[in-house]
Amino acid sequence: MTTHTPVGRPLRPTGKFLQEDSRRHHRSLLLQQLFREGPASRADLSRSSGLTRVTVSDLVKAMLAEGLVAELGAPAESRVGKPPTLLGLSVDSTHVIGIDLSATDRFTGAVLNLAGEVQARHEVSLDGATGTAAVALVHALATDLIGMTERPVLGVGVGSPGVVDATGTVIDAPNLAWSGMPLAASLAETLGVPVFVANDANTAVLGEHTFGESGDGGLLVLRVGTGVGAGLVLGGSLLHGHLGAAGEIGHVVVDTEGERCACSRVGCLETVLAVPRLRRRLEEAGADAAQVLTQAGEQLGTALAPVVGMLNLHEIVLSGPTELLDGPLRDAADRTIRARTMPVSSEGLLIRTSTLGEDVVIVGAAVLVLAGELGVS
Amino acid sequence: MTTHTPVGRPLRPTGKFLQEDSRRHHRSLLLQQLFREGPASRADLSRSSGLTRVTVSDLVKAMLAEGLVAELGAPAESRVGKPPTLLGLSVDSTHVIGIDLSATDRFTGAVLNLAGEVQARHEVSLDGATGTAAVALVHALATDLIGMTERPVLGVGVGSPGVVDATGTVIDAPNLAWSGMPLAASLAETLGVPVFVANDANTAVLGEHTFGESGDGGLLVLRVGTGVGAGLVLGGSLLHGHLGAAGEIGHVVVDTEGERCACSRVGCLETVLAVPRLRRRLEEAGADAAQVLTQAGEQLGTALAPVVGMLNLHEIVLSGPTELLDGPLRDAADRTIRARTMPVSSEGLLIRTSTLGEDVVIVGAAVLVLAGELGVS
DNA sequence: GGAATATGTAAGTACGCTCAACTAACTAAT
DNA sequence: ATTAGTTAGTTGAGCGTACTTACATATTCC
Repeated sequence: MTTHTPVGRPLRPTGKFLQEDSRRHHRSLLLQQLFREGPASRADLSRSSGLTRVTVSDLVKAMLAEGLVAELGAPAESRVGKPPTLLGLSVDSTHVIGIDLSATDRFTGAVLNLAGEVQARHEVSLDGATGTAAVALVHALATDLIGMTERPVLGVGVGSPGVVDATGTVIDAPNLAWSGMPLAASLAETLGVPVFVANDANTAVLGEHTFGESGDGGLLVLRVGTGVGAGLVLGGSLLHGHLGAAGEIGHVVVDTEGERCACSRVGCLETVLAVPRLRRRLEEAGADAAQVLTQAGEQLGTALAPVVGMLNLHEIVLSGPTELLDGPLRDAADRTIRARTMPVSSEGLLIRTSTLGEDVVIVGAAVLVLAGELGVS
Repeated sequence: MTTHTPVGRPLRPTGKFLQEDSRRHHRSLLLQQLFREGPASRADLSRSSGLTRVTVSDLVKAMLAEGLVAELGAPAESRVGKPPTLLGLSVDSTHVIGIDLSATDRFTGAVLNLAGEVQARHEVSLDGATGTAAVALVHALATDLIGMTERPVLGVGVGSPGVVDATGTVIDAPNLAWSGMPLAASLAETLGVPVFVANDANTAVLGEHTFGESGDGGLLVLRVGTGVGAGLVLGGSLLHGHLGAAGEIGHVVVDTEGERCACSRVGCLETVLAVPRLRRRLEEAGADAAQVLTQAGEQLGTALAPVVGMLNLHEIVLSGPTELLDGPLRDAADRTIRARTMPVSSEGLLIRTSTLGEDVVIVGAAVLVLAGELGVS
């Protein structure tokens, strides 16, 4: 569940509940059940949602008419009483577009079904484009992707670098020379479908939360690439922060005697952890590679320990080149965090690498759409 | 808005919305408006809530009957059209009990009205009581306080040390020798009114959020006393954390070469910042007092910088002895945080000391009740 | 004094859900 | 084979909530 504002549909400014909202909420409840737990009968849905069988039947009737769910017949094994009719999410009834703008050299995207499975991929080369030229590339990529599916498109999700506000305006993305760029609004107008834009680390955490193997507690995804950023899901919803700048951990100083950073400070986490720096340092170290990774992990752990103590996180996922992250670095980070926090903070904590790999951002962008349009995540 | 479970009334396990919920929600919307912005007419409420005047009239009628709001007549200045009838919250229609268990030597409490104003105080001396003896003291204190007001009591809120779960059970509070103590349930049974229990730092942040001069972004309250703990309000609601242990920053290591802590680790934030340690170190330092405070502030800043970067907080409030916190210490923390985070993280950030003083926990405990019972905060 | 403007109420309507009662389809016991 | 018991899903009446429409009321502006 995100609090992102869908662009391309009217939004209610107040907190009032109409009956209509109630119905949409209950519909989401049923969809969520089918989405997470797989096929179920109307009676099952009634039990899990707390709604009466009558109401469930009515909601299901509407969703059957839409084609969003389908009847799958009776289950194999049979028990006492009339056998139920199983209902399942029609994962190909509509498709979703997910787009990742976080790579430095190209924009990638995919068509996904409602189960988050990639149906088709496409990408455009950036060739140094910035500003409106880069926006044009996003438009082209999105249009191409929509053309690649026969199915109706539920919406388009975009994971962009930089700070993105809740309306899908990119406040500031230095690499693309975007500043106050209303990306969601402009895409929605061109494409005629709902568009959601969020920071790439934020979409990554959504992807991991929904399609990774994660639990229900607080989840932090740390994206390690050219830069370092993080996304947080707390209490089931994405954290935005006061100015939409939550997760900006890359330029937190971790070593006052470290290297100078592009941001003009000394010893930012990025100077320790960003892939180019880490690779260079590994080369320099030669045989002492493990040592370098361990040290980086310790510094990461030092930066994360206060966050872990403060938020009582359940899971930290490292997303980036596995050969760098999934060894001494992760172990050192894990060890450091546990050494620096109370047992009550760290004992429920799991630190692992991403299960979604390269696609985290794309999949997460799709989740943005699923959550916004169907209330599913 | 907290997600605390009121004890003393049935709770709905599912996420379904009844019409009843809708009505309660809209009622809260109106109360919230009156609570935060002061008197308003039915027409004003209609505009701010988005509900029709008809619906507002109906809801107001019910609240008038309950005595929760009152008609205040027409406003002084008049404009075109029929003059409105102002409505105001009847801040003394019911009273609320707030209790603070965080002091080491006594339990304090107060009767407050709906505006959070203290009407009467009472306290009991702890005299080393722990376990069930301490629970008995809480019961006695609560009973006494309820007896001190003529008004009906909306509920009882308690700020307890230790880790408290969402049902008001104290999971672990070493100083009181409580472990898995169902405080809210036991109080609710004895007192016959709704009871809410939360960690003292959590109630403090609620108090500061609702009755302090704070904005709407993320708020962190750091309680500095015998120990050090924090509470967080993000997106308008209290953060609990995976196991209800959010805010446990006191035993995060900030100085690996520091003093040994009671928790067996070395250099926890508490060893630097807890009042007894700080006082002792100030005595030892003599004339170099400012130096000691500056250093403590720097270490605090070092611990908080990653949190600020990660959460993009709007406000950090230091709560504790002002003579220690509100000078070189705060300045150093402020400076250190800004030096160690990006401008985008820190420029919207305000670091200040508490405006509520000693009463933060008591007032926050009352907010727990207001939020839970009236949906107001 | 009449037009314009704004507040608040009354009556009727739409919608979403519930309850109670039903039909349908199966298993288990006699 | 018959009957009882169980579970699934549907039907129709009713209730609660908020909406729309229409109106009474009270004031300012001209």
